[in-house]
Amino acid sequence: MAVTIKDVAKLANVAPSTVSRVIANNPRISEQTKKRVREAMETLGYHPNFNARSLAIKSTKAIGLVMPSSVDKVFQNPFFPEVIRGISTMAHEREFAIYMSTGQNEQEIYDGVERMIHGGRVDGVLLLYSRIDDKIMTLLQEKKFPFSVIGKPYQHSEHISHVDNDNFRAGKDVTEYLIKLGHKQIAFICGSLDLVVTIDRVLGYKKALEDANIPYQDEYVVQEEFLNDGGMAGFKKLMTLPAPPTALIVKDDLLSFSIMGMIDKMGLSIPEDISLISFNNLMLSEFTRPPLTSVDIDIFKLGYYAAECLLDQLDSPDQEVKQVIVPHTLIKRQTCHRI
Amino acid sequence: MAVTIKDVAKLANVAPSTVSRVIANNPRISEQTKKRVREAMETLGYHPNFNARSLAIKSTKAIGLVMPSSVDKVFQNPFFPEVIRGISTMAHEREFAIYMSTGQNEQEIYDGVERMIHGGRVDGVLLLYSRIDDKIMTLLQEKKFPFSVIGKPYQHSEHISHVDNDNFRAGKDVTEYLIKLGHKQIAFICGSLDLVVTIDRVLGYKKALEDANIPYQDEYVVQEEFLNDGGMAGFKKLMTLPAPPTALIVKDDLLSFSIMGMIDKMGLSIPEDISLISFNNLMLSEFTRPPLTSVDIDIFKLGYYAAECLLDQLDSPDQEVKQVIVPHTLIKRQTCHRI
DNA sequence: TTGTAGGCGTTATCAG
DNA sequence: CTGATAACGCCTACAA
Repeated sequence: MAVTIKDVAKLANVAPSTVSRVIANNPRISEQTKKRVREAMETLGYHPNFNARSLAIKSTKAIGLVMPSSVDKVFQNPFFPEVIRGISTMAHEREFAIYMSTGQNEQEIYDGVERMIHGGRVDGVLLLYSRIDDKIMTLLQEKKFPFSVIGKPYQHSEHISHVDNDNFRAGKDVTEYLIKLGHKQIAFICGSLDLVVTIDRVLGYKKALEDANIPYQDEYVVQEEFLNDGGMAGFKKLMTLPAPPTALIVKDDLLSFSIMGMIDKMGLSIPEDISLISFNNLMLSEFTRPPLTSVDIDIFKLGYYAAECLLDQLDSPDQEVKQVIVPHTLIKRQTCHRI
Repeated sequence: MAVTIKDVAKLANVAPSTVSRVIANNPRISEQTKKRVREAMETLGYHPNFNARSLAIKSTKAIGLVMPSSVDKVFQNPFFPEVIRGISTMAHEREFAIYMSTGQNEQEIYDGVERMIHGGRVDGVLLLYSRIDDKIMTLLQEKKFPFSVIGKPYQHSEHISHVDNDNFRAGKDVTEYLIKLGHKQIAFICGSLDLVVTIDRVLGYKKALEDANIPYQDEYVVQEEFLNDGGMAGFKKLMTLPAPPTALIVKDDLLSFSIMGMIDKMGLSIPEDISLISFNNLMLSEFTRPPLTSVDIDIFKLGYYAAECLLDQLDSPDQEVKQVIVPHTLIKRQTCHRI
């Protein structure tokens, strides 16, 4: 049996409540007894029982992470490890632990979150994505359970704590950059249109085209899934349009890596035949040949500040929700070429 | 206030203990009352409180993950996301949650683990690495706290539950492969010699050389850290030995990616001037140019089975500890060349 | 400044 | 088959 507060109390010749106060560093305890109690804790190797404490004070000092469904795909993308790194750095600073529940599909994840919050496993939740009509976000709002979002909530974003890049701006920036290089046929290989990040970036893309008087063409915007389904087929279709794109904006570097492979196989070369720019600036992106031009969205900070927003919210629940925009930077390497 | 077992009891007109039995699906409760209670739970939206339950039964249905120090480095390496994917798949199958505590250095991590196990946050622990004289492993053994290791424990490995590749064999395999291609000057850029995986692989490397009557040379075995410190300097030193290596065995693909960059910068080309083989077979390894020859160590399974070993141990504590060897496969691509 | 007692939400033991 | 009742380890009034 583990050593409890009572054992310590007995050894130190005080009441359990006194020990409890020493743990909480209650100022109304004399330094003398504090010292005595601490010694007792030391010799006994006492460690407080989190479950008992959580039960009593209704707080766990842990936050829960919610990832988009299917761990499979999630962890293949370096985005998540990096964002978790940011989160866990902040969590550690504030002495919080991290809790993950996983599931293969939406429903399983939803159930996991429900157990997490109702079961009192965590004090708050971090949503690592933002999509349209997300059931989990609705749940959290209904239950008034503290949470923070990485990405911009689709609705009521002003009232929800979140951390995001300015994705409209980022989409506009990359497009303008390509336009400045002389490109007019610019395709956008984007992520799921459920995701707010996709929506924002495409909006920025359209705005940049509009500002430059370049007509927007539907065939130029293709979703990632569309590519995967047909293997190379989807991509080939894009590249054999009557007016094939001379430049590609790609959802993220990871996808770019495989697209670079496809382009290679088609006998085209980057950047002479086609320009390529994408998002995330993964560590590996500077090692590809040619090195990848990419938008650094500072994934680490996204996680770091999101955790901070959540923890601040837990500290002072009535305060206004915080929102943070993490700046992005265009890292020009060698996959974009003047036309 | 959340809805408790008592509220359910009241609504269903039974005693709290009966509700508890329904939750546990105790066979000695009539189907009738079970149904009634379940309806009550439904209408009230009841969810059991994990902390209370954990306190009562002294089990949390959660396992803790221990990663090597410095989250920084850890998460940059796709090994960890992938191993966590395996772990979380199994954890989910058995309805366990995952708990992570983090720290910037050894001591912080040690403290985190101590809180984790004494505080009753987790039922068992998974060590995601194995090194010589690891304090945390010692702690776990002393406290007789259930744990399982990914990698081979340095000592008493027969008595410790663990999952690993046959790393001696893997090191031998790659070396023999290069020897068969005619190489005699084979360098090994390995990880820290504290890590058991490194030790095993180097042993395999030496054995292969010995079997082929190729004298072992100390200068050919260089640790990764040695490279990083001097940037390219360390690598250049290796490549400008009186008898520079014609083939490189590299710790993992990630490191290979940057080494490929260095080789490129030095004006050498792969595999004509130098052959390269490494471990882990990351998803991206087939997209490099040339595609990387690599040993697939099946990281996912490493995690999956390690979690299984741990959970089995929790289910039946007195059983013999399990050990699993995950087979590896040499994936021949285009970075190795006959000399 | 410190001790006493009751409660946090469950489960388990023992009656009935 | 079901109902009291006492733990589990800690916290917090309230009392002293």
